[in-house]
Amino acid sequence: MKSVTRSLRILEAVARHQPVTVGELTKLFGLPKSTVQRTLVTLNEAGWLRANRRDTTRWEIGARVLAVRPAALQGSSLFAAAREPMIRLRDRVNETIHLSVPDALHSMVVVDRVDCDHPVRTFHTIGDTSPLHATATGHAILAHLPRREVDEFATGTFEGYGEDTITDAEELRTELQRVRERGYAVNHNQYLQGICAIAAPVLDGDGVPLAAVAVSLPDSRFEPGRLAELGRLVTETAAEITARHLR
Amino acid sequence: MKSVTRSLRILEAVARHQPVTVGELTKLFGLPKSTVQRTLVTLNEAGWLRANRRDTTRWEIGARVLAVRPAALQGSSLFAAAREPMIRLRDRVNETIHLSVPDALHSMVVVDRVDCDHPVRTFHTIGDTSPLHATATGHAILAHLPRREVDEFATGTFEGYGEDTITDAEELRTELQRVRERGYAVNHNQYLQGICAIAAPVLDGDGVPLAAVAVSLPDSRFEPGRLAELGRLVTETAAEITARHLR
DNA sequence: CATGGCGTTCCACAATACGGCATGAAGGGG
DNA sequence: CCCCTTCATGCCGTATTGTGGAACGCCATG
Repeated sequence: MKSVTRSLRILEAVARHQPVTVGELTKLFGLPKSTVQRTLVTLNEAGWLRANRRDTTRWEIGARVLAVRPAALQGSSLFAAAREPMIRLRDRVNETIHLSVPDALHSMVVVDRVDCDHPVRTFHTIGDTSPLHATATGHAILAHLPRREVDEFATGTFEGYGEDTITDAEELRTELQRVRERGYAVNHNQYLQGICAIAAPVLDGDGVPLAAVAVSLPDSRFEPGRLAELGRLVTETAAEITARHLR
Repeated sequence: MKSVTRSLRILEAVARHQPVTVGELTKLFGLPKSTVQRTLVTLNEAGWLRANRRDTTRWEIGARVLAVRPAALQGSSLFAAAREPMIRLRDRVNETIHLSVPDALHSMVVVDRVDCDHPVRTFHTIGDTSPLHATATGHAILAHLPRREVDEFATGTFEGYGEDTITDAEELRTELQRVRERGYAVNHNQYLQGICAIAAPVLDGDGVPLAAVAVSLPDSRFEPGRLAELGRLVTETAAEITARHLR
């Protein structure tokens, strides 16, 4: 279904570049103007796009999309349960806090964020994705997946993003064992350079990992001496979210 | 573009009923199974859907959609700015707090929510829509729109949802004048029966209304004597969000 | 007044999505 | 144990539907 795939790509492009004009999108995709235009009108009629208030030839995402939420966040549950513990954690450590959920395609997606007030801080937008095998949140999830699923995932080697990335399946498995023992996962420059994160999983009633909370901070502020305390706080926060979510 | 429109409808249906099977969707739409199936596969390939973890014949929304956010919430700005003041407001009044933004088609969409802990409380999910002319948040927005736009909107009569709904355009205009004078809007059973709300607008630098914060409570707990104080608190909260958002 | 860039509309063609049907797998009842 | 239903999924000829080049109208600029 070519037209559907293309429409969704265009929708995503509008989201990234909003408010955006027809012409900008045609340059972006190299498609005929009429094709892009027709797609935009269709998306608008369906209620997913709307014209910008100030410049009606620019398009932006309508609020309608908010009714379409990932299963992991359905109802209020997880999202609402996580918010206040995350804020409290931020107040304790004054670093950026993320909530991420696993998605298909071996990636984690940032679902919520609470900022710290340092002038220099890590930056991920809601919706950003990162690889399961090279992030603290990913490891926190993997560590609590059934053995079978991990084996399915961890075969051969993974993509590397720097010299610290774990690219070997066997190495990943031993790291996951450490994560289980400590209760939290740590990432030193495995994915993005200059960024560290400490993460712990949020589980459902059956022990299935639903999401992970992470403290994320620039390398420059990371002190090994703080690790144990940060780990403990993140783990407690994750446990509190789990408890609230089940209630 | 029939296939695009249909795919979006199916996507919305999946969001409402997830995790859902092909068969359930065919019943819902009265379409041939193969058509629905093909659509689901396409949406999945585009990364918008994924198979449920436990039952792989059930479909649910993938986390990809989170990267597609309404213009009103772009970046972190409004959404992040609103969160903490909303929580503080909830702590003060112990009632449910909503943040809503106007959408095309004369409706307000709930963008965020902070719950109170009363056993009986109002319930709106993120993404829920309600009519501009019959809600406190809608009035808060309309009251700060340029005269020209209000005139365009307020022509003839509006749909009524009960005996308290303002259905006359002229009557709405005088109500909006009162809202401007008081600084906040009040809704007594105008839309949903048994629910009251008090709302104030969040403005951008040019005075354009971007969103509205509301305290929402069941009729049974509403005391006229509290109104002035609730109104003041909501107005202060909206002003604080505005200030944080501009910063 | 000419020009270029823009968003928008039109239309004949052919690529593409449609949907009836067939298949295969899974569960339930006799 | 086998039949029978129910379900998800794959196939394929047909005609519906989306395609994209071209033309239009609008606006700002030289």
